[in-house]
Amino acid sequence: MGDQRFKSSVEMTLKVIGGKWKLVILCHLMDGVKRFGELKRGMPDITQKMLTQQLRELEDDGIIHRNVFVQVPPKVEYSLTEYGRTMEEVLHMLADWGQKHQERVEVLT
Amino acid sequence: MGDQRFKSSVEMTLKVIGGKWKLVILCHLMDGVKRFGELKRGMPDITQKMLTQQLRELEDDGIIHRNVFVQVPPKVEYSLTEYGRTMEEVLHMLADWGQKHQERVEVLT
DNA sequence: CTGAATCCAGCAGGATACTG
DNA sequence: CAGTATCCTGCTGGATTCAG
Repeated sequence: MGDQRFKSSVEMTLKVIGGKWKLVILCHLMDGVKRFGELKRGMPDITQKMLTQQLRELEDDGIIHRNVFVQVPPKVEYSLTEYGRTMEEVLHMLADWGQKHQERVEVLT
Repeated sequence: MGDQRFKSSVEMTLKVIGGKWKLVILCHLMDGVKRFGELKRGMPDITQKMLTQQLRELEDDGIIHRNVFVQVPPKVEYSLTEYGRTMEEVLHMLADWGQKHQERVEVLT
């Protein structure tokens, strides 16, 4: 398990989803197509800049799709690509572990 | 899935394993008990400071156990706690996804 | 051998203002 | 509405030195 192949695979994943907001964004998009403003409202603490930036990176990695409607006012929809949906089980596992960890922390204090 | 509980669970997990070296360290410890020097040799790019720091954080989160042998020269062994071993399946899933992603990237270029 | 203590650089990320 | 464009801050992480 400590072999190079395994380690770099794990690091690879973290590079894709390791951004401060990436996972949270993915959580939202798992629920379906979302407009920029919807995402922003769902994450009050993220700045516009960061949201845009992280969305771009996810797009570059092929995780999400960006659909621009050429109209006024502008409208941009974000959705998971088929590939992006392969993150779903990963996300669930991370959430499961995190929840158990949360409970554990609460018990210990 | 975009609900608050789910999101914060995911974030919780990332806080525990999101450090730059945490996952790599865990990979090594999955193989069994390791001394500080062994870990260092297995990760030539990490600095002493970072290794110590990240090990402390993992220890504080109850993921790993630190066993100090009071002797000269010093000897310190690190191992996963039982709790830490619950990260194993998470790690495997991250590695699986990362490997597939790696292959995908190679195909696309 | 393991690790504490400094000092420091780089960059991720935040605040704000402006635009098609 | 959905972005750019700046500017700036803070913290993560790196280099180096000292210590038990």
